[in-house]
Amino acid sequence: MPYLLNQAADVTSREFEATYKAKYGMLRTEWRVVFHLGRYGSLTAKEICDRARVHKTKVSRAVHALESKKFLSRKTLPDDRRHETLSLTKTGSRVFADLCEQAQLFDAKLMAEFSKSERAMMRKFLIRVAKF
Amino acid sequence: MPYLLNQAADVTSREFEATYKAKYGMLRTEWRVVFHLGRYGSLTAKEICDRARVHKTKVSRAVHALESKKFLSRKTLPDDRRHETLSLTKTGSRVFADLCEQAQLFDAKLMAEFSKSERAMMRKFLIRVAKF
DNA sequence: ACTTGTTAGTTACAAAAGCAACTATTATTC
DNA sequence: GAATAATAGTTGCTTTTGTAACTAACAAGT
Repeated sequence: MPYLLNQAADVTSREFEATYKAKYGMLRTEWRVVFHLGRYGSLTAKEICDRARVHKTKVSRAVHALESKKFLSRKTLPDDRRHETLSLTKTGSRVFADLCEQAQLFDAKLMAEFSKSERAMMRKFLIRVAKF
Repeated sequence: MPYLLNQAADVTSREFEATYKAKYGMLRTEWRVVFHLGRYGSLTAKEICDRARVHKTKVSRAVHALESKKFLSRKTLPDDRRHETLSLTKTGSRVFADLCEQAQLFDAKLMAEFSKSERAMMRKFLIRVAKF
């Protein structure tokens, strides 16, 4: 089962990876960070680590890359100067919107051959396995 | 969906990875090669690449590593000296058997909370998505 | 207030993956 | 049958990831 999951994950993400790589020169982790910020609003790096289950060094590097691309900005919190909130810039939001749309299209295409109930079951299953 | 698949794949394979890493110092690709050889008998490196969807350099390196661990042996085919058939040694077979058992246990544990029909559906779904 | 511990994030170094060029062997085509 | 193309596998170099040690800021206990 892990093997099947890996294969499926690989096949599906490779394809979409090509999109954001070609369009914005983004890496997988960078897209994940953008996605989380776009979806959940401003977050700290730590929160992204926890939600996305990505190691903090990966997030740290992705944040630097995205910052230099002007896709996000950070602001140190005055009440605890260890934290910094990350938020998408206008450019970043546009990128997010664009890629989100692409992702949706991709997802729809992928799921087209399955019934509504199958899709629901799948989702439930994966969420359970992924321990969300 | 790709996101969910990735998370699920990650969670499940990390755990099992620890097993073969600790027991035999094997890397993910190495386990995959052993698995394919154990499951389908002797194969060439190319066949493993295609079946397991792994790049040939990764397979090449995994084969070297496994060879130096005496888990597999290779034999150049006389009729086409470009190919070499890979097969598990006795040690390799034992390793495969052991890890297979572990994998089965792990799988059973993972799937325990799902009904038979759910499992069957999942399997079907993943196979379809992974384009097998 | 000062040691001790924790938490957020970074950096440096090591391991692994990806990519492109290479060798050696066989197939093809003119 | 020589030239060209194709295939299996390897090697070297670059990029990405993983790990562990580090800095900086805060928290708690004594």
